[in-house]
Amino acid sequence: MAVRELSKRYEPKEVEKKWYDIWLSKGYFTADAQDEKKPVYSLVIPPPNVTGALHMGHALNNTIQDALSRFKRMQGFNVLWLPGTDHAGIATQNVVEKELRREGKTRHDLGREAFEKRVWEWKNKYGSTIINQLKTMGCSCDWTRERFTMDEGLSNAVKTVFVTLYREGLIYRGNYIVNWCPRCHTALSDIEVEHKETQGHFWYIKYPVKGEPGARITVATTRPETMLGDTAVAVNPGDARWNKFIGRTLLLPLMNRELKVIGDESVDMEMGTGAVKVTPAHDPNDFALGKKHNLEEINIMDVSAVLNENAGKYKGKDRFAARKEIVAELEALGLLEKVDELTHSVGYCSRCETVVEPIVSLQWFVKMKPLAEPAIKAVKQGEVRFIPGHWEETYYQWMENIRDWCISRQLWWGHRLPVWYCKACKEVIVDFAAPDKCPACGGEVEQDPDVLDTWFSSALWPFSTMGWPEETPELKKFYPTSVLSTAFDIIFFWVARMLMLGIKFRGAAPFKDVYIHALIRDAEGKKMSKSSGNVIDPLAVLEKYGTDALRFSLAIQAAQGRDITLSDERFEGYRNFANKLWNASRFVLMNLEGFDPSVIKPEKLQLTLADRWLLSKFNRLVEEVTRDLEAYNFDRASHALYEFTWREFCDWYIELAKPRLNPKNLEAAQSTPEKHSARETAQFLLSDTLEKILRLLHPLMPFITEEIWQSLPHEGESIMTAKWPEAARDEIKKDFEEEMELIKSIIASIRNARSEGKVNPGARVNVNIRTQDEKYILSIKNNMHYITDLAKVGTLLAGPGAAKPELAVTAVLPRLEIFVILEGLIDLGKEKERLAGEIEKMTVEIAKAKVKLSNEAFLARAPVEVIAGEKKKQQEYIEKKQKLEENLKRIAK
RNA sequence: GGGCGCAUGGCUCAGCUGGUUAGAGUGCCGCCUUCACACGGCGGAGGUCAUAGGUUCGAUUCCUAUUGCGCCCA
Repeated sequence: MAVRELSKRYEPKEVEKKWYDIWLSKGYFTADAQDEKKPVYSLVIPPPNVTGALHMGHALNNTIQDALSRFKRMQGFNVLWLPGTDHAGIATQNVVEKELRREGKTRHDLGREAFEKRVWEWKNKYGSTIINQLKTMGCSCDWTRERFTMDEGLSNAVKTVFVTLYREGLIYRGNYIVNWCPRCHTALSDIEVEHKETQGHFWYIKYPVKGEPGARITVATTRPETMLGDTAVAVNPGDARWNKFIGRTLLLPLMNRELKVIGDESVDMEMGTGAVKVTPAHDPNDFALGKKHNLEEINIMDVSAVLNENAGKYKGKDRFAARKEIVAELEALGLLEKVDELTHSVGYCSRCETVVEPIVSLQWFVKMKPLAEPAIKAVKQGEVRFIPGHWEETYYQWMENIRDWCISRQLWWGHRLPVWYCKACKEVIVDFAAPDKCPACGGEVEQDPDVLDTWFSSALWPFSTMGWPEETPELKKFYPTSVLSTAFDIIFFWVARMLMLGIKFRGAAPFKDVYIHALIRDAEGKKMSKSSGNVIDPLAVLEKYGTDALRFSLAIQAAQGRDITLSDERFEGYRNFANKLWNASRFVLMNLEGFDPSVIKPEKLQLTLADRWLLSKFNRLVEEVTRDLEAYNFDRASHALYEFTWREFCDWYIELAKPRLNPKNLEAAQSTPEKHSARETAQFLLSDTLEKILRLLHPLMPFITEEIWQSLPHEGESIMTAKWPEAARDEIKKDFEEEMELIKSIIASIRNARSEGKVNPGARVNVNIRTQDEKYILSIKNNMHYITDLAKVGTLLAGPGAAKPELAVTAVLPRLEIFVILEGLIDLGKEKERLAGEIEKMTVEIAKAKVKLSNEAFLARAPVEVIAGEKKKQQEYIEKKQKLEENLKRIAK
């Protein structure tokens, strides 16, 4: 094997782009829809907004998806990870409008068609930003199948769904109260409104009773300007204070309009004065009340929430300016009874943070109940499962209380509704293609100007991206997908809707597992957001520490049901891990001089205890990592790999193997026809184990693993296409592990004694180990060189008669005593103190065990193994304490 | 108001179906530039597992309440 020198430090930048380009050019990311043999694993990316830039949430979610994709590919699955972007109606329109504003124009100056063209130009120019960032992250998406929600195929799917649902009566048009954003100039769905506790006021306003001078009903409101649209005052019929007014007429101040007092059970007597103003056109509760009592709806605002002609003299004023004036005027008229401070919930547009205004408007809706029922059932019956499972509760809670979905948006960027109206007879035509003329009267038709909620097309993503409504090979092969990985905040927006429409149009839920990943926070545990300025940019991290370090940092923290906190130190820690792996590999490569893996026959290896221990531990690792990745326990998989690589492989195994690699060690180099040499054996174990570690790490750290793997003896052209290691169960041997643990603890004890005794790290010390245990004596003799090498021991004596030297630091392990002979260097006072401390610890443990073992109930009810274990433990403690005491006494003399 | 989650060494977190001398990373202290790595090695200190009850032979782990923090829905 020709030795290739690696640099002293791992330099991610040189490596990452190189391998990504190679993987791409080899077509490793591309799924095969024609394949007949391999099992299938598929997932669709949650399409990022086309205006988006990679943030930590994306980084985490795509690390997870990439890890799953690579893992499954290595396991031999035909993997489709389908990528793409979302047209993000409001967000994208906002971006382009902003651009126009800089040019001193509005979209209206351009007109609809030119504006749409302009957005497409923007998309073509900047829309691949986030896609390129995903590539930088190493994402192994099938880019040959990349989709965009406004693509022709996906638009066709949108139309098909709309027309079908309309014809089945599941989409309807109606005049209802909706959430209106006065800045975006569009209706929003209920879940696009964010409710925030906001400091406000409760104004108490007196409404005079008509024909009864001096008589008043006081109502309380947080939005006094809406009084201009009041068409009634409601009281609870059971309210003795007010029920006598039911049926009477009030005079609405400022407008001098007559209002009826109505009685309704729904009025909360505890709230405010118990009498409420009713504004059917501007409040959802009042809207319902208005329908019930047949009240007039007076819309007092225009699309910008500026008051209109129905607001009398306030026409042309902004809603908040009008609020101030109205309050001032009421006060001047003596109609303002009082003002309370009040913290209440106010709805904001989730896109632009403007206070949302409820208004009555003609919009399109999807009837949800019939779609929700089968989607609830799919989860209840286990066809779909949420991971972690508690999210199912959240899902049910929303689904069981679901309300109709307002899907029309007054935007220009998005899927235009496939709806036309006859200009002459007002006929409504819903169809796949534009009709030439009205089918009813032959009149001219025009298309509805509205577009659909962006989430409408996202809801079809798992099948629209695969070519639906065509029956494509992709759909047949890859639908339903295996898993959806996403954040909890879009369970309602996206996951639930995909489930409903997937079941409706494909007859099967679009995925089997929904993995809900953690939320990313900063080091203080605050949610990362642009406004609080605590955002850590994944691109900066990846630049500074390398992509693999970023990915590993995220994966090792991705424990289920817990948020992730990020800080520079963490990235640094895992960057160091990458470097450790690099240097261990460097060491292995430097020692493969003359090694020919092709001649190695497993039965000819001269396996030592250390080798067998490594094999046993490694195979446990394979089992654990495989199990953890299958179960979405990315943190555990990462942790196990980190610990094994650093603690077992680097700290112990490499050190244990060194003597056999040393060229001066002629004995190690000797081989026979029957046996490989000790050096060859060590070389094989080092390179073979490392090669397999790299494969296990590859889904999490794709770049560094490929780079090293290519230098090591390996089969195949890329680690990406290498096989996932399988655990050799027969190599997992508890005996070897325990024996090695004995040797390790002896070494640790000697090191500790040296350190306590302030022995010069370079100096050799002599050690006596006293034990009666024949097995131990044999093991120590067989593995003597491990102890002498790793603990820098000169002469090591072991046996039942090993002397207890006067000047020695003592360590007591179960059934053996270790004496590190320090010849006059020993600080007796300190050693006494140390022994006394150890004795104290044992006393406490023995007492604990005694309490348990003298408890009749424990002996009667605990399982026998537990009792036996407890007895054995106590016995060991007692022995250890005894020996410690003997040694203390000896020094104390 | 309804629902969900969290509370373990200075900091960040593991600890899955109850029995461990309660672990790790980072930080801290001591020693070491030894021929893979100072982005390192070796050794060490540091926790009554939020509080109060309960279930149990046995609770960091299960249940209830309280306190504190976070989130979602109305």
